[in-house]
Amino acid sequence: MDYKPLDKEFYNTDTLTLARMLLGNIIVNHTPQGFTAGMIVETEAYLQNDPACHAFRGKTKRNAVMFGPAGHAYVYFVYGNHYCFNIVGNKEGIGEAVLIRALEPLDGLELMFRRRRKADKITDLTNGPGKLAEAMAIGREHNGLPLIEGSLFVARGWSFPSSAIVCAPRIGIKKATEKEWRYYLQGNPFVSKTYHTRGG
DNA sequence: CAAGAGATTCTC
DNA sequence: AGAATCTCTTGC
Repeated sequence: MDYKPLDKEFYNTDTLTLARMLLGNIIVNHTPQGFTAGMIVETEAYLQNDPACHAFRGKTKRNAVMFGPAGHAYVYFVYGNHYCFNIVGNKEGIGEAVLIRALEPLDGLELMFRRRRKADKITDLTNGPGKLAEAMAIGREHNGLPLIEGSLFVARGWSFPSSAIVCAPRIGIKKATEKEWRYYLQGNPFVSKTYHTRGG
Protein backbone atom coordinates (compact mmCIF):
# COMPACT_ATOMS: atom_id res chain seq x y z
CA MET A 1 0.00 0.00 0.00
CA ASP A 2 2.95 2.28 0.59
CA TYR A 3 4.02 2.65 -2.99
CA LYS A 4 6.83 5.03 -3.86
CA PRO A 5 8.00 5.76 -7.40
CA LEU A 6 11.28 4.34 -8.60
CA ASP A 7 13.75 7.13 -9.22
CA LYS A 8 15.05 8.35 -12.53
CA GLU A 9 18.32 6.40 -12.28
CA PHE A 10 16.44 3.12 -12.49
CA TYR A 11 15.77 3.82 -16.16
CA ASN A 12 19.38 4.67 -16.94
CA THR A 13 20.20 1.42 -18.71
CA ASP A 14 19.77 -0.19 -22.08
CA THR A 15 16.26 -1.13 -23.11
CA LEU A 16 16.70 -4.91 -23.07
CA THR A 17 17.98 -4.73 -19.50
CA LEU A 18 15.18 -2.38 -18.56
CA ALA A 19 12.60 -4.83 -19.89
CA ARG A 20 13.96 -7.51 -17.54
CA MET A 21 14.40 -5.17 -14.59
CA LEU A 22 10.83 -3.98 -14.79
CA LEU A 23 9.56 -7.48 -14.01
CA GLY A 24 8.44 -7.63 -10.39
CA ASN A 25 7.98 -3.89 -10.06
CA ILE A 26 4.59 -2.30 -9.63
CA ILE A 27 2.41 -0.07 -11.79
CA VAL A 28 0.26 2.25 -9.68
CA ASN A 29 -2.48 4.56 -10.94
CA HIS A 30 -4.52 6.91 -8.81
CA THR A 31 -7.82 8.15 -10.22
CA PRO A 32 -10.85 9.88 -8.72
CA GLN A 33 -12.50 6.45 -8.57
CA GLY A 34 -9.72 5.00 -6.45
CA PHE A 35 -6.35 3.45 -7.07
CA THR A 36 -5.19 0.26 -8.66
CA ALA A 37 -1.82 -1.47 -8.58
CA GLY A 38 -0.32 -4.50 -10.24
CA MET A 39 3.04 -6.25 -10.44
CA ILE A 40 4.64 -6.42 -13.86
CA VAL A 41 4.91 -10.06 -14.94
CA GLU A 42 5.46 -9.74 -18.70
CA THR A 43 7.26 -7.21 -20.92
CA GLU A 44 8.55 -6.81 -24.45
CA ALA A 45 11.41 -4.63 -25.64
CA TYR A 46 11.32 -2.59 -28.86
CA LEU A 47 14.62 -1.15 -30.03
CA GLN A 48 15.52 1.59 -32.44
CA ASN A 49 17.31 -0.78 -34.80
CA ASP A 50 14.38 -3.22 -34.90
CA PRO A 51 11.93 -3.47 -37.80
CA ALA A 52 9.09 -4.29 -35.41
CA CYS A 53 9.61 -1.03 -33.49
CA HIS A 54 7.33 1.93 -34.13
CA ALA A 55 10.41 4.15 -34.17
CA PHE A 56 12.33 2.09 -36.74
CA ARG A 57 11.57 4.48 -39.59
CA GLY A 58 12.22 7.60 -37.58
CA LYS A 59 10.25 10.05 -35.55
CA THR A 60 6.61 10.75 -36.36
CA LYS A 61 3.82 12.45 -34.48
CA ARG A 62 2.64 9.11 -33.15
CA ASN A 63 5.94 7.78 -31.83
CA ALA A 64 7.57 11.07 -30.80
CA VAL A 65 7.44 10.21 -27.10
CA MET A 66 9.68 7.20 -27.69
CA PHE A 67 12.47 9.58 -28.61
CA GLY A 68 12.13 11.48 -25.36
CA PRO A 69 13.69 10.73 -21.96
CA ALA A 70 13.48 7.28 -20.40
CA GLY A 71 10.93 6.58 -17.71
CA HIS A 72 8.07 8.32 -19.46
CA ALA A 73 4.84 6.70 -20.62
CA TYR A 74 4.28 5.94 -24.29
CA VAL A 75 0.62 5.10 -24.79
CA TYR A 76 -0.86 4.38 -28.20
CA PHE A 77 -4.20 3.24 -29.56
CA VAL A 78 -4.47 0.11 -31.69
CA TYR A 79 -7.05 -1.89 -33.58
CA GLY A 80 -9.68 0.73 -32.92
CA ASN A 81 -10.27 -0.62 -29.44
CA HIS A 82 -7.28 -0.84 -27.20
CA TYR A 83 -4.50 1.14 -25.61
CA CYS A 84 -1.01 -0.22 -25.15
CA PHE A 85 1.11 1.07 -22.31
CA ASN A 86 4.87 1.31 -22.78
CA ILE A 87 7.76 2.70 -20.77
CA VAL A 88 10.30 4.68 -22.75
CA GLY A 89 13.88 3.42 -22.59
CA ASN A 90 17.36 4.63 -23.55
CA LYS A 91 18.54 8.20 -24.02
CA GLU A 92 16.80 11.16 -25.55
CA GLY A 93 17.01 10.98 -29.32
CA ILE A 94 16.82 7.16 -29.39
CA GLY A 95 13.35 5.71 -30.01
CA GLU A 96 12.97 2.69 -27.76
CA ALA A 97 10.38 1.43 -25.29
CA VAL A 98 9.21 -1.52 -23.22
CA LEU A 99 5.66 -2.74 -23.74
CA ILE A 100 3.95 -3.80 -20.52
CA ARG A 101 2.07 -6.93 -21.55
CA ALA A 102 0.69 -8.27 -18.28
CA LEU A 103 0.29 -7.51 -14.58
CA GLU A 104 -0.57 -9.48 -11.49
CA PRO A 105 -3.30 -7.45 -9.75
CA LEU A 106 -2.37 -6.32 -6.24
CA ASP A 107 -4.73 -3.54 -5.21
CA GLY A 108 -8.06 -2.17 -6.38
CA LEU A 109 -9.34 -5.45 -7.81
CA GLU A 110 -12.96 -4.45 -7.36
CA LEU A 111 -12.36 -1.33 -9.42
CA MET A 112 -10.56 -3.38 -12.05
CA PHE A 113 -13.55 -5.69 -12.35
CA ARG A 114 -15.86 -2.71 -12.80
CA ARG A 115 -13.69 -1.33 -15.58
CA ARG A 116 -13.33 -4.70 -17.29
CA ARG A 117 -16.87 -5.82 -17.50
CA LYS A 118 -16.01 -8.79 -19.70
CA ALA A 119 -13.69 -10.32 -17.14
CA ASP A 120 -15.17 -12.86 -14.77
CA LYS A 121 -11.95 -14.18 -13.29
CA ILE A 122 -8.96 -12.47 -11.71
CA THR A 123 -6.69 -13.95 -14.34
CA ASP A 124 -8.63 -12.14 -17.06
CA LEU A 125 -8.21 -8.68 -15.55
CA THR A 126 -4.71 -7.78 -16.69
CA ASN A 127 -3.27 -10.67 -18.71
CA GLY A 128 -2.71 -8.70 -21.91
CA PRO A 129 -1.65 -5.18 -22.92
CA GLY A 130 -5.12 -3.96 -23.86
CA LYS A 131 -6.65 -5.55 -20.81
CA LEU A 132 -4.29 -4.04 -18.29
CA ALA A 133 -4.69 -0.59 -19.81
CA GLU A 134 -8.44 -0.91 -19.38
CA ALA A 135 -8.21 -2.30 -15.83
CA MET A 136 -5.75 0.41 -14.77
CA ALA A 137 -7.54 3.21 -16.67
CA ILE A 138 -4.45 4.05 -18.68
CA GLY A 139 -5.23 6.02 -21.82
CA ARG A 140 -4.00 8.66 -24.20
CA GLU A 141 -4.00 11.30 -21.49
CA HIS A 142 -0.97 9.56 -20.00
CA ASN A 143 1.09 9.64 -23.19
CA GLY A 144 4.36 11.45 -22.53
CA LEU A 145 3.97 11.74 -18.76
CA PRO A 146 6.91 10.90 -16.48
CA LEU A 147 6.44 7.75 -14.42
CA ILE A 148 8.67 8.89 -11.59
CA GLU A 149 6.00 11.22 -10.25
CA GLY A 150 2.31 11.99 -10.63
CA SER A 151 -0.76 9.79 -10.38
CA LEU A 152 0.59 7.06 -12.67
CA PHE A 153 3.99 5.70 -11.71
CA VAL A 154 6.18 2.63 -11.30
CA ALA A 155 6.97 1.58 -7.74
CA ARG A 156 9.63 -0.75 -6.41
CA GLY A 157 8.35 -4.27 -5.99
CA TRP A 158 10.28 -7.51 -5.89
CA SER A 159 13.33 -8.69 -7.77
CA PHE A 160 13.47 -12.12 -9.30
CA PRO A 161 16.56 -14.17 -10.16
CA SER A 162 17.29 -14.49 -13.85
CA SER A 163 16.53 -18.21 -13.53
CA ALA A 164 12.88 -17.25 -12.94
CA ILE A 165 12.70 -15.12 -16.09
CA VAL A 166 11.82 -16.62 -19.46
CA CYS A 167 12.85 -15.11 -22.82
CA ALA A 168 10.64 -15.77 -25.81
CA PRO A 169 9.66 -14.33 -29.19
CA ARG A 170 7.39 -11.31 -29.09
CA ILE A 171 3.67 -11.66 -29.70
CA GLY A 172 1.38 -10.12 -32.27
CA ILE A 173 4.02 -8.73 -34.63
CA LYS A 174 4.96 -9.75 -38.15
CA LYS A 175 8.49 -8.38 -38.35
CA ALA A 176 11.62 -9.45 -36.47
CA THR A 177 9.80 -12.40 -34.94
CA GLU A 178 13.12 -14.18 -34.41
CA LYS A 179 14.17 -11.79 -31.64
CA GLU A 180 13.49 -13.20 -28.19
CA TRP A 181 12.74 -9.89 -26.53
CA ARG A 182 9.66 -10.92 -24.62
CA TYR A 183 10.28 -11.54 -20.94
CA TYR A 184 8.00 -13.05 -18.37
CA LEU A 185 8.01 -14.65 -14.93
CA GLN A 186 8.05 -18.37 -15.33
CA GLY A 187 4.85 -20.05 -14.21
CA ASN A 188 3.05 -16.84 -13.30
CA PRO A 189 -0.68 -17.32 -14.00
CA PHE A 190 -1.18 -13.73 -15.14
CA VAL A 191 1.16 -13.90 -18.12
CA SER A 192 -0.79 -13.29 -21.34
CA LYS A 193 -1.86 -16.27 -23.31
CA THR A 194 0.96 -18.02 -25.12
CA TYR A 195 0.36 -18.94 -28.68
CA HIS A 196 1.42 -22.18 -30.25
CA THR A 197 4.13 -21.80 -32.81
CA ARG A 198 3.01 -23.04 -36.17
CA GLY A 199 5.17 -25.94 -37.13
CA GLY A 200 8.56 -25.42 -35.89
C1' DC B 1 -7.47 12.11 -50.32
C1' DA B 2 -7.84 7.07 -50.07
C1' DA B 3 -6.11 2.85 -48.51
C1' DG B 4 -3.89 -0.07 -45.43
C1' DA B 5 -1.73 -1.59 -41.37
C1' DG B 6 -1.82 -2.33 -36.77
C1' DA B 7 2.95 -4.42 -30.13
C1' DT B 8 -5.53 -6.81 -29.44
C1' DT B 9 -9.59 -8.88 -27.60
C1' DC B 10 -13.75 -11.35 -27.86
C1' DT B 11 -16.95 -14.46 -29.98
C1' DC B 12 -18.14 -17.91 -33.05
C1' DA C 1 -11.01 -18.34 -37.69
C1' DG C 2 -12.90 -13.76 -38.12
C1' DA C 3 -15.04 -9.39 -36.74
C1' DA C 4 -14.90 -5.07 -34.42
C1' DT C 5 -13.32 -0.37 -34.88
C1' DC C 6 -10.13 4.07 -34.85
C1' DT C 7 -5.90 6.61 -35.87
C1' DC C 8 -1.77 7.46 -37.97
C1' DT C 9 1.13 6.87 -41.90
C1' DT C 10 2.03 6.40 -46.52
C1' DG C 11 1.29 6.43 -51.34
C1' DC C 12 -0.79 8.24 -55.44
